Amino acid sequence: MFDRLRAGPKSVGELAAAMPVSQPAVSQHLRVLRDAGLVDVRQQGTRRIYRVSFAGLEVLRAYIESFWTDVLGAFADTPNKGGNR
Amino acid sequence: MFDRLRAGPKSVGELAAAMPVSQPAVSQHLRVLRDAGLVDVRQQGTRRIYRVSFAGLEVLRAYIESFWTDVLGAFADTPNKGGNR
DNA sequence: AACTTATATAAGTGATAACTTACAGTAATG
DNA sequence: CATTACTGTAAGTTATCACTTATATAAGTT
Repeated sequence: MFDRLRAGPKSVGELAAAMPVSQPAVSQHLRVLRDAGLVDVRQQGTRRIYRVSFAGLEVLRAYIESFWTDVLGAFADTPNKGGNR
Repeated sequence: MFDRLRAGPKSVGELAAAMPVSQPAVSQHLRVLRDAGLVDVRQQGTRRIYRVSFAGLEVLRAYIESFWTDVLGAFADTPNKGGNR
């Protein structure tokens, strides 16, 4: 769902049409994403246009990035002896 | 759970001790992470040491990064007129 | 103002997740 | 080889998710 918005803003109807679920299901999903700060809404006539939240995605990106940095550090301490898992 | 491993490898017991759930719950959770390719295991005596999978995290990182790039492009097309949400 | 279009919310339901206790397996240790 | 330490698996239960249909809300249209 979130992934459908990466190409650009879309209305609820557009999203629902491209998915195998009902419109309310899409609205509910979007509400979760909105509460999580991952999408923004803009009203255009009777439609509501959703798009990825710049700020929200940045938070996610920063988290992964810092995680990555920490793990790199941890790997430096405990060298990989190969063939795990 | 995943976040507990960012500082470095930990045994199941260590993880369970630091969490408000039982040891089996931790094992089950780790199994999901392992199936997702996000953690690696190494056996050390009777203990099993888990750590973040370098490759798995890289996949996640790359996904977020490409997402970020696409969204930047989408924003370039549809300029922010301020005060949304 | 009635009607249409687009979306959100309410209420209910089946599937699934996430946990629990009990137990099995495996490596170290005396 | 019996015992201990540590972890994974099995089975069952409860809470939560993701969806459905029905309905409310709000904006545009005639």
